[in-house]
Formats: sequence, structure tokens, C-alpha cells
Amino acid sequence: MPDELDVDRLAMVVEDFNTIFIRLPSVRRYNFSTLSVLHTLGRNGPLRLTDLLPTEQLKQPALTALVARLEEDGLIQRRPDPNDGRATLLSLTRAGKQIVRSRHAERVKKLSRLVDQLTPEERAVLADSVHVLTRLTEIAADTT
Amino acid sequence: MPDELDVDRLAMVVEDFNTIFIRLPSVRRYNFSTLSVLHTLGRNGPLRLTDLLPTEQLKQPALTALVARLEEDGLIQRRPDPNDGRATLLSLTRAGKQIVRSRHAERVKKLSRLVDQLTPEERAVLADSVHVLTRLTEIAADTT
DNA sequence: CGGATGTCAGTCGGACTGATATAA
DNA sequence: CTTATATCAGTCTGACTGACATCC
Repeated sequence: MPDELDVDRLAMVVEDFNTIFIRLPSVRRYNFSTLSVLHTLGRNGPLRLTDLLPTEQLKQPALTALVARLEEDGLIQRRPDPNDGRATLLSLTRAGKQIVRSRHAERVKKLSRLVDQLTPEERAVLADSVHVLTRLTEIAADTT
Repeated sequence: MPDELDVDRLAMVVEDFNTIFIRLPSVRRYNFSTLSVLHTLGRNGPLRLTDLLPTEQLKQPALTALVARLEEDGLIQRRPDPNDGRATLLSLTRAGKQIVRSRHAERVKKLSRLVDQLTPEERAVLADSVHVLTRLTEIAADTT
């Protein structure tokens, strides 16, 4: 039984791993809320404000203000929802997508340097875990 | 070659996984900076303010103020460094440790519910990855 | 009209820059 | 004297609560 999963240790190592994974030099330009909104819009296509609300840890007025700033900076677009006159659809502009991409690229670069120092066996384990982590994220999305 | 590691996809799935992993109900009581300081002190024992500075994304005055608040709330202790009269050593109080522990426990609980829905094979992959992620975090700590 | 979507106004915590006190 | 550690003062970004306009 070498393969009994210890969730406690898993949570702990992910917590520690994240202190490396999350912190990037470019964090200084945009704050946490801003980056989270850009990430969510990048992943989940056009969204109305209300749909964006539950993932971002903000209240509606704060999100309105944040979105206004992002629009002003040319990072997101706001279009009226053709099917619902109350709603506004939010999506990334080219510049907004560029920011999400470049942050992702920074992470890949940083991670590559670390992965290079692993043994082939360790890399293989990591390769397998990509699939499992994907499943885990999907399960979480369905559960919520 | 089913085990070729795609770092790009790894980074992507970790980014998505984190949107679930990071967000907890209790985040509302304490903000991101506060929780990060508590986590770091919990992991890396007593630290002086300057040693805490590089991991937290704050400037010195902001960290001083944050630490003052945390001391007032009884979550951390400040003792003069016996070896250096300029420095102050920061550590968690019992109450501070309790907060770190309970947040960790929330994550474990949340993660357990997800892991329960995996197949035994998938759980085994995750169990193996614990070791690799630990290695990766150690490598990163050494590199920095 | 009742419920949902989004915004406006006022307040306040918390971060930044720049300057400063104290000890090594 | 110079360098490192920590704090003080003043300013400003960005979050919250509560009230409100608009459209289904």
C-alpha cells in the first residue's frame, strides 16, 4: 500500500507550492482582484457581471468599479446583452488576453526551470497528474 | 511516450485548480496579506520583519502596520531578538496557529470530497505526485 | 408590480512613498 | 560614519454598505 493518498499532506504541499507558483514579478502592476477577473474572463468567455460575481471574492459595487477601471485601461470590453436589456456582457480585449497569456508564460518558464531538475521518473508522475488534476477541477466545477 | 510532460498544460491546470483551492468562505474575515503572513510564520518559525518581507508582497511600512494589527488581535507575538538589538522576532500565538490550522482543515475537507469521486488509479497517481510536488517546492526554495 | 441586473454615494481599511529614529 | 532595522506621516486606491435606476 504505497499508494494510499494522504489528503492532508496533499493539501499541505499544494499550499507550499502555491507560494512559489502564485508570486510573480508582474503582480505589482495589477492587484489580485484584477488578475483574477482577467483570468476568469479569459477562461470562461463572455460573462455578465452577475456570473462573474460568485468566482471573484467581491461585492457587486466593487466589481462594477473594477470592471470600469479595466475597460478604461482597454483590457476588457462591455457590450449590451442582445437577449437581456438589463445585462452587460464582459470579455477580454486583445490587450487583456495578452496580459493573461504573458502571466501564464512567466509561470511556464519558472516551472520549466524547476521541472528540468527532476528525474525522468518524477516528470512522468507529474505528467500523469495533469490528467487527474484536470478531472479534479471538473468535478469541483460540477459540484459547485 | 505517454509520459512526456507538457509544462504548459501543467501550469494551466494548476491555475484552474487554484481557483477552487484558494477560495474559502473564511477569506472574508482576514484579507490575503494577513493570511499569507500567518501562513509563512506558521511554516518558517520565528522570523524578523526583514526576513518576512521578500515572501509577502508588501513594502516595509505596510508590513509593520499589518504586524501591529495582528499583534493587537493576539495572533502573533513580537519579541526582541536577543542577538540583534535592532531586530524583532515574530511568531504565531496559539490563536494564530489555530487560524492557520483551521484554514488548512477547510481545504482538506473540500479536497476530500473531490478526491472521493476519483477512481483508485487516479488517487494513486495523486499519492505519487505528493512526493514530486514536495521535491519541486524544495528545489524552488533552494534556487531562490 | 415584483424580481433581477447593474450603478451611484459615502465611508473606511490598508497599501504606497518619503522621511526618520535607533542599533550594529 | 555608514548600513541595517523598524516606524511615523501623509496620500490615495480600492473595498464595503446602503440606496437607487432600469429592464424583464
